[in-house]
Amino acid sequence: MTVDRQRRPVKTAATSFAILERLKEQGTLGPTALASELDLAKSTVHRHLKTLEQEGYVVLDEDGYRVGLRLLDFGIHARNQHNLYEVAKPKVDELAEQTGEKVWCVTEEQGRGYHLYGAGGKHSVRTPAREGTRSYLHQLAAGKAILSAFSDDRVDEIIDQHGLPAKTNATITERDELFEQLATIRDRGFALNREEIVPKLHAVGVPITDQAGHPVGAISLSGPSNRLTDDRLEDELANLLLGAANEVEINLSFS
Amino acid sequence: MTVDRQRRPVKTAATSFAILERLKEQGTLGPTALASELDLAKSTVHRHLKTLEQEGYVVLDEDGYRVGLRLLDFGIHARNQHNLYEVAKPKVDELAEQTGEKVWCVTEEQGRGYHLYGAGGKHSVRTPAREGTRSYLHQLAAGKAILSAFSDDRVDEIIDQHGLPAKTNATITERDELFEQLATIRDRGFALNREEIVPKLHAVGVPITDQAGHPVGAISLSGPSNRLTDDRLEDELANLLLGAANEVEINLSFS
DNA sequence: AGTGTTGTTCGCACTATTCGAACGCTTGTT
DNA sequence: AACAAGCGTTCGAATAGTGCGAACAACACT
Repeated sequence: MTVDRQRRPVKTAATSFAILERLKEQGTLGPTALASELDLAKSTVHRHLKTLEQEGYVVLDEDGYRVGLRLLDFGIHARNQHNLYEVAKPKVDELAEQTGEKVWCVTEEQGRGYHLYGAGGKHSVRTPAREGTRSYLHQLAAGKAILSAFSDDRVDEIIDQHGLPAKTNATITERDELFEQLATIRDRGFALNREEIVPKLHAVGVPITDQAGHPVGAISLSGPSNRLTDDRLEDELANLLLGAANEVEINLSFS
Repeated sequence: MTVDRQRRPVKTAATSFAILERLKEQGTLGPTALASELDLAKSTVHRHLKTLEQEGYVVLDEDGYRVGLRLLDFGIHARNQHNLYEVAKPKVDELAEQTGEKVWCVTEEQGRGYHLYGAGGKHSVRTPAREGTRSYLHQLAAGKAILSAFSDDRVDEIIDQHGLPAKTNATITERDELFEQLATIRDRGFALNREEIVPKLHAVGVPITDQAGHPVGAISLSGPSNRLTDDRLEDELANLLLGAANEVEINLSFS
């Protein structure tokens, strides 16, 4: 479960991926810019880029190198491995249509949350999340819902490994505080998020578990705090999501 | 444009990607199985896997290692770089709904075709193509449509680099034959595919170009040969796609 | 024309990777 | 119950491969 720090990592592979990561963050870059950002000789970066280009992992256009579509193949494959994606997708679409807000399906890998699929209703807001986005579980409504379905030991492991970094001043940063919230979530069945990741953004999340009760993911609904008041979240919307999650769980058990 | 073979590739990075590629193809594997397939020492493979695991590019579960969701982030990013995706998506959905068949949006990188987005209508057939799939352009209706919008020199370059490998016995394998077809495609505005990639599968494809006339991709519609007769393809469906492509081109020019 | 970029190639020193052997561990067999 | 065979994992040693830096060519902008 826990990924322990290894003694002898393959540094060369790590730098190739560091280059890809930078290209993803910054868009299109040249060897010189990359070299100075990564503290490498530009000849080294150049050699890596050419190797990556050969296989289509990066592409060279007139402005420089960018991430290539070859990686889409890997990403889609990784997503299809989780059959939560296929099962939850129609429900997410339905919820987005029905409520008009942004709805996400999130899953967990190695103690981090990944946004599998999202659908935006009529007046859904723009958030930094996109498909594929990796987040800290304690910063998400869906993430806290997932954590609530884990054992306390597993939650401790995850905190030990990733910490509780803050995003806004409402983010949970204390272990005790998190466990308190998880207790309420287990009790009520849903998690709330009030500006803990983006100011003025509220959300509800409910866990999706397998027959053994282990979490396979969560679905969440988010929107502006003025529209998503505590009353609406705890009553109307939480129940809506709980019903949807239940359906997804049933469908998951036959796939 | 053309990716020329480099003298000194970064071998270590290449093996890391070879491992990922194998994991994608075979699903879940252990170090021993991977080592024998790639002709490497299992200790070497193990070290690569642990490095990849550390960053979330692969994940270890009870059956072995699999491709991790971290790569979804890269893939989605690569797709979003092509604004064809965002613009063509609603049109593809609409065509799928309207015709009931499978509709794809395809783009080109380094002389290969990538399936950006696909939507299946009511009675659409299952094909090997998924989102992210990389194909040879000459094997696809959409691919031939893209080639028809390139200059002859560029098409020659692409053939030199990737060849004309066959998939079925109807696949185009001769340079002259391809150029003949491209002439007709340029003339009529659409490309046909009759069992050239999958037996009993027919398709139509039309190119999408920018203001300068350079191809940015194509959309295609495919289905079983008995339903997609030559008459229907050349008349009804080709016109439908041409209209859609035209709309996409206009929307692209304002994005 | 000249100066400052950038992307690219190549030889050399040395770091980092590869291999193989050996370890503990589980699975299945006699 | 004991043993064998398979797996994943760790570690040292040899050498193969990487990273650096200097030098070159191709542009762009004075």
